[in-house]
Amino acid sequence: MSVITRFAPSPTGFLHIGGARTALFNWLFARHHGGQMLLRIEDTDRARSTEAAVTAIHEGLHWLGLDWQGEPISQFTGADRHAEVARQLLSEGKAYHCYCTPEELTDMRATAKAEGRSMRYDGRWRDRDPADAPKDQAPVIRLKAPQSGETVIQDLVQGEITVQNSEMDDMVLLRADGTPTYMLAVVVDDHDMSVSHIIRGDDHLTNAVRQRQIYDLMEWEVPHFAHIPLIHGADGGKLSKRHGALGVEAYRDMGILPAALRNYLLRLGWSHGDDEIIDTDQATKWFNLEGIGKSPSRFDIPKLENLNSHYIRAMDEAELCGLLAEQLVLTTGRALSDIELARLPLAIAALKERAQTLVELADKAAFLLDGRPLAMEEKAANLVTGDAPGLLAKAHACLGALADWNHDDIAAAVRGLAEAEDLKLGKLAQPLRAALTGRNASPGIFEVLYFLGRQESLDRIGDHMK
RNA sequence: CACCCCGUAGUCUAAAGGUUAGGAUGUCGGUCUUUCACACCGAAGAUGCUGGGUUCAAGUCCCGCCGGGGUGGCCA
Repeated sequence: MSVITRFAPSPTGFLHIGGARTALFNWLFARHHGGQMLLRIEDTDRARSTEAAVTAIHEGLHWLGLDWQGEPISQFTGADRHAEVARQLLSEGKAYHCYCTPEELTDMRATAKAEGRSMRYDGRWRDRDPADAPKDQAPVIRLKAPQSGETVIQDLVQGEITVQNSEMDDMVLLRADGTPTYMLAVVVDDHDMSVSHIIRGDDHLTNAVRQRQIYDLMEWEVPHFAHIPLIHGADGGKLSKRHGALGVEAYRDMGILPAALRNYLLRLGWSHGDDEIIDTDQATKWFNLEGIGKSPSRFDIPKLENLNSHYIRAMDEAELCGLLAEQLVLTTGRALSDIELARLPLAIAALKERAQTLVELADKAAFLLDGRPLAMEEKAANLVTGDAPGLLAKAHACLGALADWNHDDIAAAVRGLAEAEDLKLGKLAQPLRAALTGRNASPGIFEVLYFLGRQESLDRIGDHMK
């Protein structure tokens, strides 16, 4: 049997970080087994579904590097098919019309709650004579669920889950307006799409038990379930706006690489012994449902950033330069000159060791852009006072005399000057660094001079000589 | 309130019922260096309960308690 998984988000916002992990697991599982992952948009709630959200989900998946087989399926367009199944159950006596009004149901719950009973539908229309049906009230169709015994699902992550049928009420299949509910639609679609493995958040765990009742009454084969634990916020509570970054695009904006986010999300809830750095090829080979833990996890940005720094360093340098250039355009709000662009490949090896995100990379690369006189950070400004201007003048002279502008000659000249002045290298390097970068921290000073080129270096030193 | 699920350092996790409970990240200290970073070395830090039971042996199995989460819609 071929493996078919599906990712089925509701289009009510961006691609949620938890949804992203669910998509990743479905994708990896399908690829591991040479199967396919389908995308189904659960848009049966017309009021809350938007086209913009569908686009955001596509873009989020695309950015994360996850793809799906075939065209995305709109659940809403299958409404007729869903209704057909509801009518079939009705004609077979496995479902029935219920004429309760919303107000009646609200009252029912209120009373039940007041009396300390659970707030379930009491089944008052289950066996009632159809002749009692009010003429002016459109009915819903409810499943005639078993009232005794128990319903069991074998979950590949959670194990065997058993719920007493007395704990469940007769769920609505078709609304009064003839549209299907989620419970009906998922079951029909998963069946019709031949989904073999349903991998989703464990907020659906109890739903799965109810869904099994529909599978059973339709006499359909029940797919394999794998309910994965949810991701919580840093405080252990439900992930919400309070925790900041909820959508994947927020991580893109933070300068996180898709490869790093995939690795982080993979390790959140899934493990393969002590392995931590697992690229996507390796993950595809290793991924299985057995490695998924049952306990919820918390999202931890520092660990994501650590992984991100790893992937930044491991990335092809030309590609990284491209991303750096994009990021610089974003932060400066202007295009880069050819001269500035040419400095990037020179400096990239030194810069990538120092950045955890692309945003940080761009920040550390800022000194490579033209813009004299340089804005001086406070600690840098303090480094070019006192003896510094005189020292910088000497540096300017000996660097200006260099026949060739290369790293070794620059190093020899600067070291030579420090020796001649009887100074430790740091005493000369720090004022130079401040003059050249406007900061007190940067890559090695010889490298900085080399990246900037002779003219720009001498000009910047000149700005602080006097 | 009912039902279902979960509980190993701050965080993510490893440990066929059997070494001194391992790794990662974070934190702190050190080495290196020209600053920062990288790298390397080192340290502190955990089985929710001074719970009950099974066993020669429990993080692991059973029960209780406590804590967290999910579900309980004509939302998905």
